[in-house]
Amino acid sequence: MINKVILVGNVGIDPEVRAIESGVKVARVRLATTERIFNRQTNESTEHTEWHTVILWRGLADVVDRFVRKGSQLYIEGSLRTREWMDKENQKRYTTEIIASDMKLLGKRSDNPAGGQSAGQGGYQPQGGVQGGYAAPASQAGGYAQPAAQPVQPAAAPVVPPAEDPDDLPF
Amino acid sequence: MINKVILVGNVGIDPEVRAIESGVKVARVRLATTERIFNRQTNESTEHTEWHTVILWRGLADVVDRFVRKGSQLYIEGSLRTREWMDKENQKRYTTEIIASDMKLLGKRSDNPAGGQSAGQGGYQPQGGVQGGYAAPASQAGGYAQPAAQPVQPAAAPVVPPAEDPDDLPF
Amino acid sequence: MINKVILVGNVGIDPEVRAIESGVKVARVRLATTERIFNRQTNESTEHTEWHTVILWRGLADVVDRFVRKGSQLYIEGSLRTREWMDKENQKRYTTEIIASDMKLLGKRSDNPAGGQSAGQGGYQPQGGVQGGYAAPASQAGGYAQPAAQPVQPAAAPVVPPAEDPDDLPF
Amino acid sequence: MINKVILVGNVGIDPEVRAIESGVKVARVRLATTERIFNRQTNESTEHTEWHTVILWRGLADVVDRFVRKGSQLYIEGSLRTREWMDKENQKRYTTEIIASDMKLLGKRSDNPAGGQSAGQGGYQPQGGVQGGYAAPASQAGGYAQPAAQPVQPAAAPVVPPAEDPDDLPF
DNA sequence: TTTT
DNA sequence: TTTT
Repeated sequence: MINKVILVGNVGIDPEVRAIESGVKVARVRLATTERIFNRQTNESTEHTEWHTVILWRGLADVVDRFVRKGSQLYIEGSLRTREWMDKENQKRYTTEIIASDMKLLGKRSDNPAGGQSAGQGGYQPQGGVQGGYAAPASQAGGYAQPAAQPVQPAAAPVVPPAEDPDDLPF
Repeated sequence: MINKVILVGNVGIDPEVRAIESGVKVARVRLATTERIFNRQTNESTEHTEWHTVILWRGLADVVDRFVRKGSQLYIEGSLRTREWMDKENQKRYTTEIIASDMKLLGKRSDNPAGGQSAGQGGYQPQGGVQGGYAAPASQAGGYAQPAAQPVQPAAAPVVPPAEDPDDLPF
Repeated sequence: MINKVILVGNVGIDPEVRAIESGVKVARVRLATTERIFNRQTNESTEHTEWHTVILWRGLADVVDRFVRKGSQLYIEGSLRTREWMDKENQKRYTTEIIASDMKLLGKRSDNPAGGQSAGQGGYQPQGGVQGGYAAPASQAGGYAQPAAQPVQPAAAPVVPPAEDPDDLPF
Repeated sequence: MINKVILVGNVGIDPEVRAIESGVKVARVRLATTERIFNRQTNESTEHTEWHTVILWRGLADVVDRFVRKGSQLYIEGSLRTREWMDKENQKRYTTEIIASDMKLLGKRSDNPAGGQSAGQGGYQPQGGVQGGYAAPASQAGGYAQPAAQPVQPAAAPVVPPAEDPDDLPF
């Protein structure tokens, strides 16, 4: 019914961005979330790093392609999906991934490893996340063919756009 | 950048559902979230109930209209919005509301006060939430004119629909 | 940095509840989240069910033991953890689980399969979730030895208890 | 039952940090969340900024005091609370605030306005959030009297610390 | 494999 | 009142 994941962490390695046959773009990001764990018994503090595999489609994959690099700090919202696959010994294996529905680049523009070279071409927009989903027109999703020349697409529709003036509720 | 609210609670009074001039439907729901607070000093347990005003547009308002009543248990996802208005003394006042982007009816079908009478007319679908937003075709949003005769619309697009087969990632 | 999962779904099979050598209780719950997916191209609606493995420790495991059964509807909050293990062929395998930090029983008391028989013994408390973590006194966590005779423990500390009167902020 | 807010945004003005009579520290932060709204009808993109008032107690207030300034980018998790108060005309007014249960400083160390001067004194720890609640020993919460000389306290207990080895589940 |  |  509800299957929601929220992550804030750092990218461990430069993302992989590909296109499937239909031309739709997809990205794979390895994200680390590190937490400090304080053991009350021993009064010691240890650290645990959890590694997540995040899959991003279409517009989100495009933003990954342009702006996300090893070290980038990201906010990710998505859902869990466990895929079944066959290994070389023909045995069933399972992999759990996060399918992203929203992504934001965190920190200042200058923090971003990819921020520099794309200036003046649409540029870096850490505040302008792009939401995935069918809402995005196909023309935006297929933008992988002309990567940096076009401006960054406007973000997808807001969460719940009021039909008219939000300050004009009939209550 | 991220403005997200998640609530699970009970509806305090039958919702108000209206349409604005354009015909777009909007609902207002008062939702209670009760938490048990345990005071470690006194070893006493008290209860606090927080009341939230949730605004739901279009398809979500329609589901409220059909299935939500006083006592309904709901999952709400949305964002905070503080509106400014003028009181009778012409003084600025502020009201904070949650603009819903997703809603789910919780519990069993038989729990729902409105579940009974609408059976056979499209019916109760506690598992099928409807997401708000521009993604919903206008024809669905304007469904308030012919309320119960049409089937419950299929839920809005999933969070991030892969372009093709989710099990056929190029990685 | 942030590793958060929120699930609302139904339990697929009666939970397993065990104790490890130290006597600490732990539960394993299989939870289904079903979503309706609407394909805009084909105008068809399909359904996808995702299965999650949720691990609950101490007080939460105790509540699972008493009140959660196949069919129960739950709210779960937790974090992702991927464990490494060796299969029979001595090959590395990975399993991703959700370590719960909060759980709530949803729906009405009468919805709950375990609600009936435990009445008068501490009883069902769908509104009183128990939060995990070291915050819970050991005496509560170890309560598995005297299961149903003691009352349900008061919920763990609230999220952020103000030191004094919440209505007496110095701002 | 569940009353949860998640925010990522920028601080609009230097926080106010006070102590109440008991000596407990409390902070008030004004946080902006800006979203880009794309109007599909007009094909125009506008921006909306929502301002939130976040209240942080004890250890979290202490971290605010040391590291948060106008411009800081923050992750906030908390719950909604609407307070009632009397204005000068003795009329009831309502104010909705977010009571924080977790906070993280986002971006790189060097992004943080307060990062510079406190180096070598316990210093900036953007990765080490501090969670609120009674779980924090009073000695940490009352640290406002000796502000910068003591090291930043270790973060509060992790979400759900397994009793023993997380890799030694009995399932 | 990131970050502090 | 922030940020882009």
